[in-house]
Amino acid sequence: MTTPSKPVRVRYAPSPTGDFHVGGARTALFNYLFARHHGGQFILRIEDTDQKRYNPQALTWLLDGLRYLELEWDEGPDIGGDFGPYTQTERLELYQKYCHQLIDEGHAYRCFCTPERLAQVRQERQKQGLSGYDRHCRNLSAQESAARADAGESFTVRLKMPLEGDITVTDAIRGDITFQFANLQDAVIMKSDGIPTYHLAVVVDDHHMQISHVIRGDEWVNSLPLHVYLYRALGWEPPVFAHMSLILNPTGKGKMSKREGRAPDGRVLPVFVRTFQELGYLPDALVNYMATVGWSFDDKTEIMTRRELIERFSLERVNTSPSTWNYDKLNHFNGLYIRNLAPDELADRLLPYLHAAGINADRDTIRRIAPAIQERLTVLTDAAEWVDFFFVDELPEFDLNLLVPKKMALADVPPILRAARNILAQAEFTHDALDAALRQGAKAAGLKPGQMFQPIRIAVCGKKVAPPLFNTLEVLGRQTTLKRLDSALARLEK
RNA sequence: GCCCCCGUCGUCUAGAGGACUAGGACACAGCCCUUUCAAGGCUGCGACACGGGUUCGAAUCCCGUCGGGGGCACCA
Repeated sequence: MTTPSKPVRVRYAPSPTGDFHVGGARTALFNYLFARHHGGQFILRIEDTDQKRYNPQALTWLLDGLRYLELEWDEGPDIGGDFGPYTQTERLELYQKYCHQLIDEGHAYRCFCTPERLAQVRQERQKQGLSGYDRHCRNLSAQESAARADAGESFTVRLKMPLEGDITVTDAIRGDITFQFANLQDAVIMKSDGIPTYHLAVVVDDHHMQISHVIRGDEWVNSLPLHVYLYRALGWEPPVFAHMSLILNPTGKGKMSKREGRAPDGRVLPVFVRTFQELGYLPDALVNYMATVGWSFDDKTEIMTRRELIERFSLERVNTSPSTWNYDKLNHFNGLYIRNLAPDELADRLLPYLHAAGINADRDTIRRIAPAIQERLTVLTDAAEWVDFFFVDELPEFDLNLLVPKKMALADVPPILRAARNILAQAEFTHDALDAALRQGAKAAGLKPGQMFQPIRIAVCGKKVAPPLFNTLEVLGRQTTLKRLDSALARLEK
């Protein structure tokens, strides 16, 4: 894309009503990438004009989520900026001012209809295949309107939309979109409590904050004519609009759920950024994956660093069709990113998750075992079950039958274990030495390597699926290893 | 019901009239490697929604049908 002539200023403007959803995160990401690509500003604005649905935790979830994803913003409610305040309820006077201006200039009118009447009208019109308001108050005289307002009658303010003709808006992603005014409503722009609706607030703020590009979800296309008309009525130049298609639910129908379901296998299907974090998705992996949902660079590149994403992002290559969230692919990305971590960094990242899982892990042990489990991890929380046995005094009781190698019987196990014990009592506890000694021992005992390794693994780890044996033994150390072998032998002798 | 958007493998996508025998990735299957589990390598399976046009030629342009999504609040 050619660099826009005006300075690029984009915003992510969520409403603090609930948890921070990946759909929103993706919108934030695309705005962020666009801003960084053009060397512009990424602004955070809180659209809290809905007092009823306000959720005090939402802002924390949002800010924490953006920080976790490392989508740093240049201006926002917490850090301020030259165009603040960045919370809409702190800007009410501004909206009032323009609302009055619109009424005075005949672009908007007071509507005294009660919610009851509106509900009734809506119902009646629905039967006729029409929707919305019947414009009952549209032609009240200025005098009557003012008088009733002065008398204290409750009212909302509606935009006086043209009754005929059409309006064409150019969307940077979709191209031209045309709407017939005849199909549009006289939308409420100011509620009876003096708080504007989204439509007025968004236009006023985007203009005052000098937003150059509005990149938002597809659910807003239908209010495009309303917004553009508002810009006209206010005498302002509208920003460039770009509507990105939504993310669809992997299970079932419709846009991606606001609730976290479960896969048929019982696995959690996260939809909140917080949950992705809790499960141990790496921010870079999530960001990379999210960028590929609805955007592509070329026909084969999908693994990209943040820097590359920024370099390569463009609105032109944003897809117009909705796409389904693919957990398998995200997991694949995450595994890839985990495998690319340096062992030290992996250890650092793993530690808090292990502690959260109740494992009394120390940095040094984790650092030593990290390379062995690295390629086995899909998400960071997977590590717990790979390493828990390193950090217990006594192994939880396991099924003794697990000790039995393929095509052998329980009675065959004690001699194998005793042979292993003899070897391990003397062997040097390093990966290669253990490898050599145990292989040789197996051969001497007339066993295949696996037939010797399996019982040792079970005796020492208490489970069938575990990190590679020699790494495990090396980290565990001779003392613990022998102790666990003895303990298994003791149980077998009972 | 009305309005808007969209329609390439199961999924994410490449493709902007001839370069398409339609490319890549995930998933799936098989094989190789292998001390469990992974990871990795190789191979395979698999799509232009349908019907009409336009054109010498259409996945690409137009129309219709069907399908999917979104919207029609004093919510955003």
